[in-house]
Amino acid sequence: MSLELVAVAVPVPLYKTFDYLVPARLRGRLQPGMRVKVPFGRRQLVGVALEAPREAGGDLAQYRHVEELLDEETLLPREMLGLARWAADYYRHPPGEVIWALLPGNLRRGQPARLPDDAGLRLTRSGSAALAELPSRKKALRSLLQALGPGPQPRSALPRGPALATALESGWVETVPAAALPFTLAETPPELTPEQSAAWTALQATGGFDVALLQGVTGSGKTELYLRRVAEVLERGGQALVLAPEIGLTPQLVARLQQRFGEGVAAFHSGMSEGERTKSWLRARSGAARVVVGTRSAVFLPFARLELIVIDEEHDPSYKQQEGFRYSARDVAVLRAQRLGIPLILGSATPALETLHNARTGRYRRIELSARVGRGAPPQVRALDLRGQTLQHGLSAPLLDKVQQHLDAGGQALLFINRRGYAPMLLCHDCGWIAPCAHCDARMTLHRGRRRLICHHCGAQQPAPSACASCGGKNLQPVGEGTERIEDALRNRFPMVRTERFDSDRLAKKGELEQLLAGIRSGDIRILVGTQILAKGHDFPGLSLVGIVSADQALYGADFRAVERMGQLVTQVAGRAGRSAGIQGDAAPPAEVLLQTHEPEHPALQQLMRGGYPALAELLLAEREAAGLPPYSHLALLRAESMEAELPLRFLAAARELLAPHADGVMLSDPVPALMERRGGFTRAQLLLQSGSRAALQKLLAACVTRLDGLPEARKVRWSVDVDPADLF
DNA sequence: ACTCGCGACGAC
DNA sequence: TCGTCGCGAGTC
Repeated sequence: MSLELVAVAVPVPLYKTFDYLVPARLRGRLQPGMRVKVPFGRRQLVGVALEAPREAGGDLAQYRHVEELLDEETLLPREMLGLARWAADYYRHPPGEVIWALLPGNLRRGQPARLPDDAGLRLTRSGSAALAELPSRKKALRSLLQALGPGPQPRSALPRGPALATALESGWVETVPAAALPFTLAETPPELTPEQSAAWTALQATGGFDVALLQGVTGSGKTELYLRRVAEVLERGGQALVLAPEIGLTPQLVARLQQRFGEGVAAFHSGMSEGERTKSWLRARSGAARVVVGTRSAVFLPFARLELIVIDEEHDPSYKQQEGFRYSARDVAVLRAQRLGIPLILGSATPALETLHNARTGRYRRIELSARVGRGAPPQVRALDLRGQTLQHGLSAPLLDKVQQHLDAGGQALLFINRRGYAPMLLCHDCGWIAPCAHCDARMTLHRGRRRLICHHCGAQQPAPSACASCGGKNLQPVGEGTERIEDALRNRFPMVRTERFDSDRLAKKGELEQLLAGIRSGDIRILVGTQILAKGHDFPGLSLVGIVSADQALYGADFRAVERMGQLVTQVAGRAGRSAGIQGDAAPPAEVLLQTHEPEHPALQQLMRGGYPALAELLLAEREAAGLPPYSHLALLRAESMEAELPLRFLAAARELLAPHADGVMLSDPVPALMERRGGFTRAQLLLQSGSRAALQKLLAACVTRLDGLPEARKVRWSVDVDPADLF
């Protein structure tokens, strides 16, 4: 009898799979997508069979045997194996680690993939017979059986009690899996506005693979369209995936979906315990979860019948993983939808330039929603020229006056500054020393509330000094501003009203955000100071003034996406403001958005103020085209870091030599130090690969990346490839 | 990643 | 001379 070999992905950072002999006892049972226990060197590892076993010939001495089969049925369906293979290829990441990224922790460790699914109950034949003969005094039992007469029901819809136990014992009632339960809407959907109706018609006009960019300002009612699209899918027994950029935004979406669809809505994100995540994973796979709301990693859930993907706030940078396996959940989703032949909805008020470009070239359909449901148009952004102005803790007199005006008129004010802490620098006024981070090329940020200096790049901390470390002088001055400082300044200036800060420091505790949001809605909180946390998800109907403390940093930022991000953030924050005059009745001040800047003539700001984000995007796309940057070219970044200063550049120089002969149609930059060369004790450098053709870039990476491991210079550096990098730091 | 083996140096 | 520390190689 001939022998069989099977290719197994094992969780090691190696760019290949390993072949194992299939022992006779497992013949015919081992399928692709099942987990196996295999010997690996001196260790035992859990791996995943990637292909069906194949006949083996020739010398088999090098192979060892699969030790144990851990699954009785396929854990990762064919579709997932294909997706993993594509991702490993495209992102140049070891296949075993990619497969690992698809599995929750419990399953990686080889635990059984079983989930009791008895969510539903059904009347059996003997149950129907029993019902007819049941004496009428057995009330509870009768009503239970009667309730099940029309068809299977979820347990939760039925009365609990001894009657159920009796019915199950007697075989009158049996359990059915959740996926077998019929779908019903738990609430009546609201009427659509005329504009929503038009968008709805456009959204539906499709079958099979289709990417729709649903571009609508905050409050334009995108979510309702998502819900209706999901409903369609659920009605025909399919499953839907809804991605949100952050953990913080999932509970709202889950609640909204549960309200509409009742049971069968699951969440999946890293804020959940491992057990909960495994449960959602298995429910997606069994079909028990009809809709899953999740963050980035949910794009790899093994749905049984996925028929729709929705990506909310598709422009958000958190969809790109910045560590290890650096995938973009948005791009993976597009590919997955394509392979499955299903529709994908990308929703955003401020789409990424890549997405806008795809819409322009016709790859995506663009569907616009411009009006805000029940609210006025979003206010226009106006510049507040800072030149010549005296600043108090970064705030100009005209801006403070505006805050006063809006408070007087009964409005609320939001001050946006995307920097935590009190001040980004602590300067000695006597000798010029600035408190540095010992591990990074960066300054420590002063957190006055905690009386500490904290490095925002590596997390290093120390107590805030009372004297200069260099000259011993006591004249230490905070320079620049963060949320804490703005909060302080506003509290001092407006002591009679409640001012609250919204950033990750202030909101570390669970439930705190909800409390503060309630305070905003009740009107108790009048001034909000915060970071981008305020830009996402929440609506503040009483908010009439938005002040952007500064956007200038982005204008001179070294990263080519800085201005795009600034435009998105400013637009998103601005969208929080402006109720319609009608809604809350009283004399609410008309909404205003003011942006403090030292360069009001900057073309990017001009565009943003004149035509909003769409106009800015036009300008930026033209700039990108002229500069040959994405989306008009494709990038990959080879990064290297090491504790020893010279090694990263030395490695990249060797890497460049190796790449250069194969670089057909790909431009290789010189190896250069990273923008922040030292970070967390590591010295970092990078090499940029750029090409007009994605295929050419892929071909080069495919030819070379695995061979980089073999370079002697690779020994002592940590290196990685970042395909489609989100930023160049 | 992990684990092993090999050669370098050090108190006994 | 027996230890462990640092590296290079190999993992079906």
